[in-house]
Amino acid sequence: MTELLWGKEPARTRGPKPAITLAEIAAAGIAIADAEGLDAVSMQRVADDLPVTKMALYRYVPGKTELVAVMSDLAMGKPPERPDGPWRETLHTWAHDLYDGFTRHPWLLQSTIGRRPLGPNELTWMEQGLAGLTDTGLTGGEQLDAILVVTSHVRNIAQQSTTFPGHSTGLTEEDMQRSFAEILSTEAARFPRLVAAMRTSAGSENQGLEFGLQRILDGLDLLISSRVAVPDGIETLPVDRRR
Amino acid sequence: MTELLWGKEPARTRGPKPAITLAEIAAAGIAIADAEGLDAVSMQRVADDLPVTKMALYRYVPGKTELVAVMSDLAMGKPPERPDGPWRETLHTWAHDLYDGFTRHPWLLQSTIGRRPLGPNELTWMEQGLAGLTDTGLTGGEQLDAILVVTSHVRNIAQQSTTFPGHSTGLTEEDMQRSFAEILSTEAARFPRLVAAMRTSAGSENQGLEFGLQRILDGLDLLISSRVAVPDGIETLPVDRRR
DNA sequence: AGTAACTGTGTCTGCCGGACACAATAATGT
DNA sequence: ACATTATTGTGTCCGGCAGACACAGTTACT
Repeated sequence: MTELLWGKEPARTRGPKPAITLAEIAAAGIAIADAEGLDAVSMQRVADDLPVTKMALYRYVPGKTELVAVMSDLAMGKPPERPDGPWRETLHTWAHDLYDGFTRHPWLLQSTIGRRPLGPNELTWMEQGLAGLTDTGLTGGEQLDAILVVTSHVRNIAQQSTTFPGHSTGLTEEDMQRSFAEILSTEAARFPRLVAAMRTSAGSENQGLEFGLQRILDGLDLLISSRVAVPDGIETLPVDRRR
Repeated sequence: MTELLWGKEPARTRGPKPAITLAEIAAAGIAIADAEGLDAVSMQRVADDLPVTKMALYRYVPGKTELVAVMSDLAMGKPPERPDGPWRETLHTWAHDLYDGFTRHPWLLQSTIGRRPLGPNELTWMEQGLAGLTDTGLTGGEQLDAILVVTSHVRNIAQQSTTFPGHSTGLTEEDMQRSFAEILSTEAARFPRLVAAMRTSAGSENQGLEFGLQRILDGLDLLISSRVAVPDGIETLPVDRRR
């Protein structure tokens, strides 16, 4: 698994030359996932797009799980190079770059959940995210937690605006909207604040990414300011804002 | 679908009495998902735990998608009743309640992604979350975005600490940790900040929930303060902290 | 030339979701 | 009381899925 993700060469010896490469398999899988969703990616379907049979794929990949892992790390790609700048701006564009990646390959939201082996590209994203925070006075753990909370937010915003093909209910987007509106009106008494909030927010959709991002960055700013504001040699406790 | 989620009675007429109920089916499914993961929930497996055959389930549920939706809303349950209090405290405990729910039924993290029809319990959670924010001066859209960002954070923290049974790679948790440490040491040159951050954060695991939560609440606090600080009748623009 | 390692193929199994025809059941109309 | 009719549960069947395995062909090393 780890070897696959990190592209260790199998060091060819004897036997026939492989007809394809792991990269080609992954590329075929990515193309299918992009076009038809992750559920459309089956070993058979991938093999159909390559000059081999289904079972030949198992010479390159132990199982489907691993194939998807390789696909995921590859599709994620390297983060774009960005010039240095103030941490807030850096993290802000980093978040947007991440968001772009997830909208380019929405199935990544399905394939990269839970504990899993991390590939080189995913680690590079983390490294890049940490880069902006090195001079902020945050501890290592805090830096990790910081990019984690940003990642979480970006992921879920991207998720929210995505309808995954595959486990569709047969309902169109329209149908869902309508039945939701219907429920909300018939059950309005049970959800007064929800109804009110949705009424006043109608029309101003898709602000979620920036709103949450700004709140998170504001929160980080507060913590960072309290850290760097401490002159050398003077010990103070940061303001405890919990509760 | 909507009817199922909202428990509309099918209004019995003629024909044999149903041997089971939708609630029983959902309960069986939840039990399986809790014990063996969402992937272990198949129509056959659910029917095995009930006095009917697999195909009988389709008299109660149009398909597996809908079954999982019903299971999810039911497993989510109603949010615990909490006394009123300051918005920050309210939202804080709300987030922890949500976290508890996700750790009780980790498969909810898999089954409740993307756009989907929302059930009564899920809406009640939203309503409850909004309840704490009504007197904060935030607009409806901002309130929704606020609870969304909190939810996102809670979800991804819960996700992070969960290993989903089902698409396991055969690796134990230990193996994964070890191979990760190995990679990180051999490739340390490529990920200097990551290595540094992980070294200094070793031991202080599982702080992610509180850390991110406090940052988010701090950020919200800043926005809310800027709103309520505006005396009646005086128009001011909130400080633009973007970038 | 012989052997050993490696690749691709075809066949097979067990699982999945779901379509469909059919018999049993229970309320309704006469 | 009896026929009608809607509804329930069952058994069978289909296509698709991941993967195990034996086997034949291919290549490099001895």
